Parts: sequence; C-alpha cells; structure tokens
Amino acid sequence: MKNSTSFDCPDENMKNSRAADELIRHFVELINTGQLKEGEPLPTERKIVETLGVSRTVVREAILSLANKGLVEARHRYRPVVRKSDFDAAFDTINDVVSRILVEPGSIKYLYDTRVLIESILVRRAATDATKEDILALKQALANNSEAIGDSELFYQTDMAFHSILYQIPQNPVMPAIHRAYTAWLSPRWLLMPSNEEKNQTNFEAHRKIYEAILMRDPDSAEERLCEHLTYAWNQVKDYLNDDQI
Amino acid sequence: MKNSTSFDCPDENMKNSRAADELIRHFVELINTGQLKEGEPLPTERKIVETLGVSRTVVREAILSLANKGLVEARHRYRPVVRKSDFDAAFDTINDVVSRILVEPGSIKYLYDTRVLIESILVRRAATDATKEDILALKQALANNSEAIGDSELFYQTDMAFHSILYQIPQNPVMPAIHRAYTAWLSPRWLLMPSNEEKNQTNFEAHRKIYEAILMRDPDSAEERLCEHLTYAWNQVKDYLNDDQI
DNA sequence: TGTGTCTTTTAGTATGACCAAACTACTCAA
DNA sequence: TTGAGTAGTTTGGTCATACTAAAAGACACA
Repeated sequence: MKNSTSFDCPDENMKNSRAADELIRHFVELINTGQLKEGEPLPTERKIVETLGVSRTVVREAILSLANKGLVEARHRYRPVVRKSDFDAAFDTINDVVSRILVEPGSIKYLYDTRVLIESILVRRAATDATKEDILALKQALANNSEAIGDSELFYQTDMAFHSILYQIPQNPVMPAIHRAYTAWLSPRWLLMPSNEEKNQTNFEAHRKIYEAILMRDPDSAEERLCEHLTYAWNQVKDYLNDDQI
Repeated sequence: MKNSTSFDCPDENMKNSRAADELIRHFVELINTGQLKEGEPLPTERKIVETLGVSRTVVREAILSLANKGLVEARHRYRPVVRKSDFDAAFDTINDVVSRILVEPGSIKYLYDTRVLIESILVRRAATDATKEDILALKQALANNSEAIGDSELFYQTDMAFHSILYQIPQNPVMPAIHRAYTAWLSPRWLLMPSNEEKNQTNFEAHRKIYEAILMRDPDSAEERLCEHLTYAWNQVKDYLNDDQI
C-alpha cells in the first residue's frame, strides 16, 4: 500500500515513512484512550491485516515495536496483551541500554552516586516526615536485618528491604520503582563481593544508626550516617570489580 | 519483569525459542565487547542472512529490537549504526512508556514530586559543595533569567538553564540526563500554561533567593526556598491541566 | 576538484507457504 | 452431568521470493 493520499499525515518529514509507524501510532492511540484495556489481547495478526489493509510483515513489525517499547507484552506464541504501564515497566524497558552503559568504566560509580544522592534526601525526609507506621516498618526491617547477620544471602535481602522502606515513605510510586531499578542494575556487581558476618555486622550497625537518627528526627545526622554507610559499602565492593569497571 | 533479555531465571530457558533472540544476543555481545564500535554500521541484512544462516525476517526483527532498545539507531532506509549508549539514550528509549503513564491521573504530580525531591538534594549539595565556577555559572544563568523576564519564551529557556546548572554541579552525567528527561516529559504540559511578566518576575525572585542561599552556604535555606519555588510553579500549572490529569 | 548521471545495492513492503504450538470443540468414559 | 482425552482449527514464528524506491557507488564530464 502506497497511501499516496495520506489522510491525516501532512508528510512533514520523509523519514517517517515506515508503514509500521502508522500502525504503531494507531495502537498507541487505542491503548492510551483505553479502547484497548490492560490485559486485553491485541487482535490476531491476520485480523489486523484484513481490517487495516497492511501486510503481515508490517503488522509484525508494529507489534514487535510495541512490545519493545513496553506497551504490550508478547509471550512466545501467545497473543500480545496490553501491558500494565507503570514506572516499574518503564525502568524494565531500559535494562539493555543500562547494561550496555555499565560496561563503560566509571559508569557504575556514577550510577551508585546518584543512589547516594537520592537516598540522602530520602533519609532526610524520613527524619522529618515519617509517620508512626513508617517508623514501625523501619524498626521491623531493622530487626529482620539483625536476625540475618549470620546468613549472608538473607542479610542481603533484608538489607535491600530496609532501604526499600526509605523509598516507600514519600508515598510516591516512582520512588520504589527507582529502588527496584537500582537493585536490578547494581546487584549483579554487588553479588560478586563475598560477604561475611563481620561485614554484615558493620552494615547492620550502620542501618541502626540511620534508624536512630530518623527516630530522633535529625535529618542532618540521618544523611551523614547514610552517606557513611553507602561510602563504606562502595569501598567494600569496589575491590571486587574489575579495574576498568570502577 | 519477565521479558528482560538478561538473566532472570535460574531454570534458564522457558520456551525461549525465538530465533531473533539469539541474533539479538549476538549483536549485543558484539556491541558490548567493542567488536562493533559506536557509529559503525551493522552489516547489511542480506549479509547477515548469509553469514548467520537465518532468514531475513529474523534479521529484521532482531535489528528492530536493537533499535527499539536504543542500542542501534535505524534511520529510514539507512544501515543501522551502533548508537552512543549514554544515560540520555536510556531515558530516550522510555519516552513512549512514560507518555503512556502520564495520561493516568496523578502520575504527573508523582513525577513532579520526584523532581522536587531530587532538586532538593541538589540545592543542598550546591550550597555545601559548589565551586567558584559553579557559583559563577549560577550567577550568569540568573542574569540571563533576569533579562528574559519580558520575553516569556526566552524566560522559560533561561529558567530551565538555571535549574540545569544545579544538575551539573555533582559532576555526574546521570544528573543532567535526568534533567533532560524531566524537561522532555513535563514541558508539553507546562507549555499549556500561559506565561506573563508577573509570573516570570516571581519565578526569577525565587531563583535569586535560591542562588543567595547557595552563596551563603546555607543548605536548609536553599532547600526550603527551592521547595517554595517548585510548589508555586506547580500551583500555577495545575490549573491548566485537565482535572483527570492532576 | 566538483558535479550530474547512470548502475548497483539495499531497505521497505507484500505475498504465499509451512510448521508447531495454542486454542476450540467434540467425543467418550466415569 | 462432568471431566479428561482427542482431533480439527487457528494462529504465531519462520522462510522464500518478488517488487519498488531510495541510498550508495561508479563514472564520465566540465
């Protein structure tokens, strides 16, 4: 189909002449307006071919693009279904680029430093804004962390869980998504580092100090202790990264 | 979470029989190891067909995926070239998902609030860490902002430029990328709001106060003034968003 | 050295075919 | 009646081929 008339497109740029792009826009429109709801499957490829008047090649390209953009989920041999689009899904779609970036020297540190920045403000806000329930959650996470000191794998999990509370306190779904993204991207390198009870003990103490500063409603102290904690953690892990990754 | 091409399951393959996936992994490997360098074009589709022994359909799917993942850049009718993978590119690849998310009620505010959080810690760090050069850059940006009060379009640009200095101070390439992402995602809604000289004057004064707090090396004051500024800005813009977008 | 034209190559698209997995409907036994 | 097993149908994944228009390259010409 050459669609010389081109009903709605004023043909602004020649570069946008891929037929699949129009299909993509079509489905994005359907999804954004709710005509295709979350969890609902797209029409079959052959159905789209006959209703939209394009070839199956184009249909498959469009669906593939939608899948790669994270708007639909295309399991092998199943109909693509409209995906839940939340901030978690957004971070998921850049896993490959980030993996690519993280092989470049220095990038891991850059990413880690942004985590330090973000958690710095998070502990400050925790110190000033945390509710009784938040404090209780931190206390519980701290207890779990304490009990796991002898089990490094479990300690790693409770460590993450403690930090994740900080991301939950602002009641903003973007923050937990950021935490999950950090975890997904950094943990492969973190797990290169052997753990032991001594390190666990040190990290637990750091968590306790942060908790206490939050309890005392002292943002400056909370931030300072968090930075100490994360700096220590970085120094621990960097010895186990290849030189060209640091 | 399940369509990540990186390792996910200890039980390795679950019907992972899509031929394109292997091709994708192949090229990701070539790119990550530097055998395919940045700016270098991929082989032609037919070349890949004959060297890798797969059909052109599969080759095209793989290339399309690489393009959607942001690892290569596929201009219409040109050979795909290996793309520079930086944090800017990462944010670029999620524009579609984020656009989808931002049509959901409340999500714009959530995103904006994370910006407030991040800039809060940025102004704090600016107050404590900014070099003479940083201060000078802020001063210059402030001057440009002042001169643009009468020209709303120019004011918007100098406004962004002032804030962007804050993102540059940590000397971390992730932060400017975050700022550009915020700008790209939020500005379409921001530009719905009509500007006038009075608002510009107010915003400039806010910038000046932030600058002065940084100059005085007073992080608490800087953070407080920034939050006032961004709260004011939000209140200004929210009246021009549809009710179901707020 | 730069420019316009011709030829070759290649990406974009369409079509048809085939296979295997998923889906559907039906049969049959408990 | 119901549940499991089964055969036929649908559909996604892949391959092969063909055609078109645009990009790349070759080449003569000024």
